[in-house]
Amino acid sequence: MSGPRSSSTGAAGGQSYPKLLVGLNAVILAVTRDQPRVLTVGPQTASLGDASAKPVTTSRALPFGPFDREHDRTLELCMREAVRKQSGIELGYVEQLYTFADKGRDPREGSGGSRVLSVAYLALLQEGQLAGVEDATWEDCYEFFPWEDWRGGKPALIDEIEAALIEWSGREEQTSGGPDYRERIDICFGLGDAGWDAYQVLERYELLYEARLVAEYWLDRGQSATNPISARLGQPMAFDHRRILATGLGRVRGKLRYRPVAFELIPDTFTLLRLQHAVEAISGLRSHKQNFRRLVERSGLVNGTGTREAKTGGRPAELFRFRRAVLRERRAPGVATLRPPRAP
Amino acid sequence: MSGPRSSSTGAAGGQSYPKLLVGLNAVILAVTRDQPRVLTVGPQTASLGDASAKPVTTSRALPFGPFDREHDRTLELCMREAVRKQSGIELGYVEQLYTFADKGRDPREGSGGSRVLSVAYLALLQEGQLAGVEDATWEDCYEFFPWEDWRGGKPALIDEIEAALIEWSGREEQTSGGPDYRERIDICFGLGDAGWDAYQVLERYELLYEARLVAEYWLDRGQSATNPISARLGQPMAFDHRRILATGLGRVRGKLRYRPVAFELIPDTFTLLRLQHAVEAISGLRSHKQNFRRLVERSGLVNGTGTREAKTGGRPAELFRFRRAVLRERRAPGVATLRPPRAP
DNA sequence: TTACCTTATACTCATTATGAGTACAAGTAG
DNA sequence: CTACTTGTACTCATAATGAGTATAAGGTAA
Repeated sequence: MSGPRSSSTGAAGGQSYPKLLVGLNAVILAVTRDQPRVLTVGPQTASLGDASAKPVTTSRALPFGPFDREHDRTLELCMREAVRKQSGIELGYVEQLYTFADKGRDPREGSGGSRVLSVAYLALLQEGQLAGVEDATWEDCYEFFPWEDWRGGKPALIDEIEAALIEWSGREEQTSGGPDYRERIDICFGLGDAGWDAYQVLERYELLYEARLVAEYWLDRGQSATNPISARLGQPMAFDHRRILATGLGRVRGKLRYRPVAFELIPDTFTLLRLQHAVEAISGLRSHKQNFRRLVERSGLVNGTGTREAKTGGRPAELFRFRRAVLRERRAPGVATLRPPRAP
Repeated sequence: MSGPRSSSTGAAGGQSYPKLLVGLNAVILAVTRDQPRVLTVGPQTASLGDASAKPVTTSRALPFGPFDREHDRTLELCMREAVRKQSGIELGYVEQLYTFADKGRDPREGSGGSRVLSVAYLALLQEGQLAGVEDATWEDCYEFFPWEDWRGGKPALIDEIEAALIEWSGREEQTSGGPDYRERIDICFGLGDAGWDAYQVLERYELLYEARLVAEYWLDRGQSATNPISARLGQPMAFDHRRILATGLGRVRGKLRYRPVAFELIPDTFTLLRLQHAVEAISGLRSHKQNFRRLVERSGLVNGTGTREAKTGGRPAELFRFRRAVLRERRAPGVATLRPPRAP
């Protein structure tokens, strides 16, 4: 390779290259009624006017838009604008998530030989800011990842997944003398002594994909899933959007540990229980109420407002406010020391 | 940075859009002789704007290459290939870092109206794997960020930076009634009670850029720095590469805390002191030797090999090996509980 | 050889953080 | 009133952390 400025001009010799489309995706998360939600659009390829058309895929997609390199100064601004147009939502907290460009990740590539590169963003929305949604709907995140919700204890589904994965890895090792899938399975799904690591959402999804268990594996190949468990592994999404969502969910979960992102999900004043529920919804784990309170109060993350909220059903709870000054005082405070429930 | 051939026409009709160049950057880090190193190429010899005008910049650049959407299946493979060609290095540990596409980030955009989008990757290299470098050289990371090395205690430079930033924020607030820069300064440079957070490398660089203190601010505008402190704020790099490097350094520092990435930087067998030095080099912080040992041993991250290394200058140290099985047993183990030295 | 340097490794000790409870306070519904 | 709800304050055992002291095992120089 030569120096960045020492090369000649663009399209060498006027050759025709496959097109490169640059797009943006947004994983927009919120918590409503103590459930984690993701904003989706779709269903994709719906034939609105043409009632006679054959049934189309009903899978939902993440909001997306083309990157308009003419007008947009930054990717993030372009994404904000696209979301505003598509759903009427004005985003607050936003961070870049990942850039996806694997060949074959987008079925639309196939025909024209074009290539799709998508820059995905993660956005968090406070409950109460969810008005104005137009073409979009809020879906429960765990509709797409039923195995990720451990708030009610270890999901029974995990055992089935474990069995299916082990069966698959056995077959793989026989045919191809493959690598040690077993270790990866254990790590991903917390089967060893490691325990469940809420953070590894993407790793788990990818393993399920590789093992041909999630529907997308078959959809990407124009076939339909054969394994009976596939039907219970959550709703598929359009394209590789479930992978992107997994990336986003994993990212927030990780960030909860060391940054005060939980406050991006709740209103400005809140009870501690509401904060706790938001954390639990995203992380998919329960926490000890008294200890959670101790952690949050001791960390200086919140300030009591004298007022209290009456409609709790029991004793009224004090309303708190996020104390921004904490950023100046402590390094990297998070609101989560979360473990899955111990096996009894 | 981006490749010369990566032009692309608009997505929809045959309209002509400004060109979009997609390129790849690699932040390749290693530790040699207890110093953190980054692989650079260059110097970049190019004329800003018009060919006949200004002489050259001598700043170094990160390895880069165009994204060849014809042949490369994934961005990561393309980047590995580019690095192999440019420097002869075969990369091991790699992760995607960030995608940069702000308008004006690349001076080459100016003339033709083209746009440069760069996907940056982070790679870690084990000492001993550094052979074969051809057109590239290893530079000390702290040449670019002198304020980031706290291993010898708080750098004197920090006080100067603080003064310069506060002066700047004062001027800003007068002219534009600006926001509370003071809080941001405190948080970034650990001036309040917060203390130094090694992780925030990018935030600090960006603040220095905004405050017009680092050379790139002026270079990007075809001027030269006026503030006398600018000369002491480290070597500038080509384009926005120092920003990318800051992103990479911050990322590794963060990851040290919760993933065993330190082992990607040292040979397969190592003494605990070597491991400690690698961690310290990257984090820019010192740690307590006995406690470091306790942490590493107790965490089960390593296995002793019976052998020992003699050339320590004192008592021979045992050689250890990374124990991969730990991933199955403990969640998210890191090798760093690092704090800056306390003020006395 | 010894004295003394170096680095490695083991152990102590006070403090703080964490997980898991118990106890009690302050509302609502009947 | 009682029963039931949710909020808040403490307790207590255990683990993790920061900061040392002590000792081990090699070298080198007098």
